[in-house]
Amino acid sequence: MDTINPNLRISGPATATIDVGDAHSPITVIGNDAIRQTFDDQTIQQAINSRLAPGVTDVVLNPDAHVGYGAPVGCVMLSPTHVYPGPVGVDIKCSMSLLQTDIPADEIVSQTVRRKLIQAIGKRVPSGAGRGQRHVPKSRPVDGRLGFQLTTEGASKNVLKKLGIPKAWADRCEDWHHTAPDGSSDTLAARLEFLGRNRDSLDRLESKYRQLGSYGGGNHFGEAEVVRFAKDQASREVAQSFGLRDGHVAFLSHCGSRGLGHDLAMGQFRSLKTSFQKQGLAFPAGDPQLVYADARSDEGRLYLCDMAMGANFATVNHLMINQLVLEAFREVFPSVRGELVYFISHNIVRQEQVGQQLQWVHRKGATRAFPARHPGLQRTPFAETGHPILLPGNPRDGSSVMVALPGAERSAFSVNHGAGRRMSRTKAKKMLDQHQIDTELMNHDILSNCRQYPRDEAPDAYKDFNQVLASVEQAGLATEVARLEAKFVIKDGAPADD
DNA sequence: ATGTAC
Repeated sequence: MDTINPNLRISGPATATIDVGDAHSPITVIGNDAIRQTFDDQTIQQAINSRLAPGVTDVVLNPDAHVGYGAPVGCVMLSPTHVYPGPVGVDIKCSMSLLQTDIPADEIVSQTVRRKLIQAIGKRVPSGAGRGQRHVPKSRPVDGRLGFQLTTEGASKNVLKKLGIPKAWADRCEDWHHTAPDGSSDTLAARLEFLGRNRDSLDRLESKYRQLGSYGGGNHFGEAEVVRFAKDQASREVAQSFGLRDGHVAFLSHCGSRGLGHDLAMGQFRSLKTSFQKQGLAFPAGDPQLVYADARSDEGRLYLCDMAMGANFATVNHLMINQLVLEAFREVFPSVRGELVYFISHNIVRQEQVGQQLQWVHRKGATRAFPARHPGLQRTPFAETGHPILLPGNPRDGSSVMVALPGAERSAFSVNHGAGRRMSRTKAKKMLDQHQIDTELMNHDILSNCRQYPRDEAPDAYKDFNQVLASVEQAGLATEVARLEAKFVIKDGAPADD
């Protein structure tokens, strides 16, 4: 038996199911033989707990799945009625973005040029827990008023204008803004005023606004890439239509809603947990991380308001980072042009039509994957092709841009969000050799802003990205249109001294 | 993920 779970049954190429009893449809598992070996008992147990939780009608486990908060990171949870804040997580709307420049790969062969770019980015975009605008000399200052506006409006024309971000980039966002469930930004404004009702809470909010345009710690990163189109003509045409440029430099970012999203999420976990205890309600599978609310209840709507505000901050944060990175490139290449290819989340709950039902689709470390002519893409630049799917792998093996196939319906129009952790951070720090990691990156000609690359973020701390991608393609969910080859990485870690 | 916690 090649799997630890006796109830796991192969149901197609790189696709399996886990039965959870006759009353429920089984869990869908995406992963080939190699990938199915990577799911540990706790991950499977979390998938089962999520599947059996109240109001949940479907769960998909993706190839990058590993243990998470309540539900596995790398899963999709569907409910027509309920929202689950835990699975959305503390980093509300953690996302990927890709900025395409017109710089040919040849121009960044020189390590000196790349060092200059790393420094120019470092002057504008801070990274690491707690870090914000005061930590860098060339940030874009955000006062309380603008912070309030962008948190309630998202990437509105006014917000983008005030921040010097091209307004066309809003069209390249999966969602350029998020509102309250009643469709209003004013409802969010009222909620945010309430959250900042006293001096202390207002100070705290304003300190979070000042993190706009920054990376966090952990797996957040920025990476300069060389774009390599796939070989087949159809994929090349899709890549071209996305605005990608073969053999040119692009910049990939992974970041979320920083301290603001964290505070909003934690606030919700706390109050929902208290409310469960007061009512004597049992947590699903006894796990407080699986607290939930009916989406139409007061509590559910309040959660969706706070999530929307975290998501708005995350959206503008990403766009700000991209503009600051473009300005950094301009310091080294004065005539550079850059355009946002796409911005897409992997930690969010959205209401979507799935089959016959309108569902709350919780993507926890999962990426939306709408193929060509999906109704959700009407009036977007991607209606006829499907939208770009941005998948970070690791610096050594590369990252990927994919596009969904009609088969994505079997995974609730979702794919993985990256490679997925193979080792815990503690295990990686213990097991992986610092010198080996740094030497390997050097041998691949990959530079970094860190003197020592964080061991718990090393390529070998993650699953085999090629097997993850192979699983997605074998299952018929999506196909690769371009590979991204890392040339330098910006991460939170010991800074290089030169 | 997060100036690490009810």
